[in-house]
Amino acid sequence: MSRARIPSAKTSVGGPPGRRYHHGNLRQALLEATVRLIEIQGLDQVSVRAVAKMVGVSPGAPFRHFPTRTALLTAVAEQAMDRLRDEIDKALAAAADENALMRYRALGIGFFTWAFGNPVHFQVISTRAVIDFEGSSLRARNDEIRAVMAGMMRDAQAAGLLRRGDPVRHAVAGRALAYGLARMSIDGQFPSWDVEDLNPLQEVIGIFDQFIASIAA
Amino acid sequence: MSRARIPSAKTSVGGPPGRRYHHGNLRQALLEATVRLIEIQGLDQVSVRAVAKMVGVSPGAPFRHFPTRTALLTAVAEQAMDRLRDEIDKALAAAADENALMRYRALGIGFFTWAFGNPVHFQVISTRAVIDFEGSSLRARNDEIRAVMAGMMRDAQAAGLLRRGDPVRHAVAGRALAYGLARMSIDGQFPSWDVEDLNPLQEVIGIFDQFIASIAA
DNA sequence: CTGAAATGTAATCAGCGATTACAAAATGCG
DNA sequence: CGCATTTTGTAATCGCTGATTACATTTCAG
Repeated sequence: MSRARIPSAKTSVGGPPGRRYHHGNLRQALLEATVRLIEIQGLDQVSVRAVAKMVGVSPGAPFRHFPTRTALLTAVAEQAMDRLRDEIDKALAAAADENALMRYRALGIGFFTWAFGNPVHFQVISTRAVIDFEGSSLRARNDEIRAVMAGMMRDAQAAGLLRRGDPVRHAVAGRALAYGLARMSIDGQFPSWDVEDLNPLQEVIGIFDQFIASIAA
Repeated sequence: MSRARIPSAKTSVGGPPGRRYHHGNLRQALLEATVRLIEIQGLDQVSVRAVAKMVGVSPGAPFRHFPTRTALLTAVAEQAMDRLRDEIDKALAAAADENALMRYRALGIGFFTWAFGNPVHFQVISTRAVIDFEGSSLRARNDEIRAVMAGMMRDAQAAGLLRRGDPVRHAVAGRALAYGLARMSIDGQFPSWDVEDLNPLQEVIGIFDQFIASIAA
């Protein structure tokens, strides 16, 4: 007698899961569910069990892919870093023909675009308490971006584009400004502002541009 | 026969607690133990039970003073805000005779002094996930400081001290810069820097001064 | 086809925040 | 002082969580 055969979906990601024993792509599904859950309930309310339930697997299943809850959230942060990197690459490619200071500006705007376009990812990556920043690739990749920014600022000085002051300090200041603006905005530190009905992203870019102008020759 | 009398310490805070049934000042002791525990084990490892154990009371005792764990940490944040306010008042008092821009600078330096002198408090107050920022006095007191900074910048412009640009934007930029620098430094974003053996506080003040100079007339 | 590896389930553990009933001490009032 | 009331801490307990283990199912290499 022939046994009923399940259609052996292998790595089919598209259609309805069909409730097989093996999920097929659980790791990625868990990451997406985590992000969605943070959106809905907030970062502190996210439990591994809730994520598992949303995906439709048993409470212990996620631990086959992530040894700890921290590892799960760190993986989300890694994805966040991927997207940031993509956004930065895109911004730099579009500004490839401009001078060093304008490329620094483009990189900053790429950062804002990413942070405001992926608020959950930005929140996770900037909340050290829930991820393993040092024990992952995050620190190295973060330092790499920082080095790129510092290099640009040095180039800008060498090209006579800066007014005065230490270029390394300018680079650090720009980075801190961008990080502070994004974080404060997401934390609701810009309630009404003074000008109303303004896109937060545009407003933040305006402030960043003012900074760029203040250091330009 | 005369009963042994416990010396009825009332509100003695000084000496060794002596293991009475009533602690005498449990609320404050819990707050201090929480800060100490965050120093030792990190913010995410702090549990109400651990705090209770460090103080030497039962696991349920803290809930007589703080309804939730969040309330406990929010109380720590309130203390942090008290200290920040003290530091700002001190800085402004010392700069009472200077112009608006220099008073803005003094306020910024007061913030840095506080953040670097009380890293745990700064960490708690800047980690929204663990405190109730909106449902406490923190939001109002935070907004008050922001309003003071914005007012100073407007005064600076009125006095012709600023080079150009929107003074509100300058105020926001300075605030974001200060917040970003403090946060990045505490998160270990300034590993070696380029100049070594430099006090982080002095370095950060240097960057802030560069910002002040860049907007000054 | 078959054994090994990968992946999910079920059951279970200790620790946590939080609640409740109870005990002890401090406090206010005659 | 004496005594009731309020405050403050204890003990026991609940549901939930992160994590581990033993076991079941599926996949896959040879």
